[in-house]
Amino acid sequence: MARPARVSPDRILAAAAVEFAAQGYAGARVDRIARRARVNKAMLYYHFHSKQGLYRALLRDTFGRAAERLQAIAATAAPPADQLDRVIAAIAGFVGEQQFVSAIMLREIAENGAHLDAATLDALARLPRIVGGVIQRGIDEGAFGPVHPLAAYFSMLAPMVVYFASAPIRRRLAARHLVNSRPIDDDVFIQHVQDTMRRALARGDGGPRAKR
Amino acid sequence: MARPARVSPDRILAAAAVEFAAQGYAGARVDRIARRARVNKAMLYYHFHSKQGLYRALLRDTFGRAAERLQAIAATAAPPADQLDRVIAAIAGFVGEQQFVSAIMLREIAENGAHLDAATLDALARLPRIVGGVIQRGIDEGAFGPVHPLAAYFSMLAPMVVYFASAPIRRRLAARHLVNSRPIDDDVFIQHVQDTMRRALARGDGGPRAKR
DNA sequence: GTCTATACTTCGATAGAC
DNA sequence: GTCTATCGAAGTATAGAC
Repeated sequence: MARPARVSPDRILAAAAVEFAAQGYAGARVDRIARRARVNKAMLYYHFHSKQGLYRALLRDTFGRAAERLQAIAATAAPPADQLDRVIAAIAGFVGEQQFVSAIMLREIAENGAHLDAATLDALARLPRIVGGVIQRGIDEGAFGPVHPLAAYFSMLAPMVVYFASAPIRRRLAARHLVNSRPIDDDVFIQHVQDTMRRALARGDGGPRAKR
Repeated sequence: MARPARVSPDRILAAAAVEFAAQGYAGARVDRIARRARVNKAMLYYHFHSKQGLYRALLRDTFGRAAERLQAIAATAAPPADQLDRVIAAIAGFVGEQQFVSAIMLREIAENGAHLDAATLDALARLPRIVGGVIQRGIDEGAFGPVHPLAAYFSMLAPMVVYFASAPIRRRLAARHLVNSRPIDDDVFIQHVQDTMRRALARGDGGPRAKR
């Protein structure tokens, strides 16, 4: 797992993750990334050619790894409902342990993938494809009701991403006593998403119809 | 409702909404905002003092109006479940008709409200407080099961915000045939969120327990 | 309230020695 | 592969006339 020949590129990528997540693409400063990675700025350009090149390398790497994890789950023979639980836990794990992922995802959605090339865009598109596939199979096998796979994807991914990305601002609001409700525990929240999705995907009418 | 004395400030705010949503705070260019508003750049500084001042004015205005709409719903005597449906429809309406709102929300979450002052932060915090109140009342009255109000808030807000903010990138992915599933209709999606929340908040165990 | 011209700063990127 | 020094572009903000 150790890649001793790539210490400085790896350190640069790690520093870039922190900077891009906190400041966004436009707000990120190449000098700060270099300083945080403890490499010279010229070294950064030597390895990644440009700020944009560094950004794309980071995103390809990040989303590619996420897609691999989900693919491994989707490839198992487990029942769709259990696969979904594991998909949710995997996304939570991925997003929760590397805080920068959620922030970068939200920013990239907000700016319409403006800084992404085709390869990076493709890595990003694998996520809804894999999860949508799991859901569609559950529908085909009769385990799930007739939901739109992409709608279900948003219903599970978005809360987790927003929840983890908002941790700092939630702490800030709590410190200023601007929220009244008690704080949430990460595990409780993940469980909540799993339960919500189980209910959302269950067959049957699920109670009274919603009104407009 | 017309404010004829403020044409140019209002035009500047409208132009700022477009620019900040598309480019983010750091990426937004004061020159572009002025040009889009068809006012001189000096005029912009005359009215808003600085880029940051303009940004804060925009966000106070936007989130303040959103909070008012939700407050009006929460103040009615309707059953909590119906209130929730209306809250979801109101958020969808607000976020769907003014596309910039969702993008700015996502960006602000990602950067931890770094550019917000206390007044703006307070306007933003009113949203979870109001929605959480509706949910808590539903729990107290026995209409909803024992969910965490803030968790439920994220489960309904995040999918809608991400869904509407991602419309451009979804179109881009669809054009490149990177997604296999059929496109979603906005109304279908809103209905999906309403149904999902009805089920999530219903009392009872809602089927088999989720596994890790 | 409105405009032109410009001061001042920051930042991405590179040249060129070692 | 690594460093110092620096160029040139872009961007926020203001001075000052009308």
